[in-house]
Amino acid sequence: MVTIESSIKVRLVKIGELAKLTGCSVQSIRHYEKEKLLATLRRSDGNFRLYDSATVDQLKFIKHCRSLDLSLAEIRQLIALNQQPGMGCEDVNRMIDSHIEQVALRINELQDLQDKLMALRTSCASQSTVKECGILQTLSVSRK
Amino acid sequence: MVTIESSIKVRLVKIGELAKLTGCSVQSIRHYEKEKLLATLRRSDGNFRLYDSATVDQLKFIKHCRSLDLSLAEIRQLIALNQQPGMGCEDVNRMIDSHIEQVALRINELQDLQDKLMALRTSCASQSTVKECGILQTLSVSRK
DNA sequence: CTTAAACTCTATGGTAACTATAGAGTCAAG
DNA sequence: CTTGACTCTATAGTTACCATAGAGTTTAAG
Repeated sequence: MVTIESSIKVRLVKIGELAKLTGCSVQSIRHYEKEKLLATLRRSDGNFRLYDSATVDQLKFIKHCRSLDLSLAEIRQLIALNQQPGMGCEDVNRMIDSHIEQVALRINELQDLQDKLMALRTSCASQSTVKECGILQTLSVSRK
Repeated sequence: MVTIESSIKVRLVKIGELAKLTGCSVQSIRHYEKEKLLATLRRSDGNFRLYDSATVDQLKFIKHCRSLDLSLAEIRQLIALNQQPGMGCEDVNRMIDSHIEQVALRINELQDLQDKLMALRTSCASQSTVKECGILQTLSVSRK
């Protein structure tokens, strides 16, 4: 009897190449492993991490999620859900919806902030001295 | 000869009252002190921090700056500038301008993110299973 | 075969602006 | 004089990494 592992030759890469293939840094990969988002398939005799092509895809998935600013905790959840193919995916939808909401909130906050900063900026003419600076004066007055 | 300090009675408050007066947390105040943004006027016999009303104003200034998301380093700079009343205030203007730019950049980033999240969200109908979930499928495909 | 460069390993400290906690001391009222 | 509220310092935790040290591994060249 021959095991799949011994009969099929799989190309394994070290962490540096995995990093290049995915555009992640080596440290990120080790960090994802520590955070249980990514498993190391096996180690070389010298204890180097070795990965197969499935791992490359998993890491790309993680990277895609990160580019959408999903937290590592959320990504961990998505990976877990992904392993329950038969279940409903309402949880996935809920997560994304809530994320959209968070981002919308943050955009609004920043927009308010932007308005305040612009108003503040108009309070000082460039040629002024620190003593007369409208910005510093405004900042010294507490807001209602 | 009588010093000003001994002849005029100043109302001094402890850190808890300073916190109430300004809406800052006690820990924040201690943190600002460690970061050299705020000095403690003096200590009680029992080593409690004591503050006067000028400190209340300084802390309000800091709080106002923080509400505009200025970093502690930037605030430290503003405080230093404030102590050079005769100098031009171009540096103040520059700082605020650069801050406005940063915020604008961040808003744009978040807006892009929002668009991507919305697109992602439409890829899954709520009644689907994990296996068929368009969101998970989309996330599994690396972006161009 | 040996050596040197390039790579990898683990462990640790740093980032920003705090929050939360522990364990000890101080103060004010009853 | 005791109890509760307050304060003190020091330390760990938050998030997603990056940077570094010091040691070991691999590989290509000589």
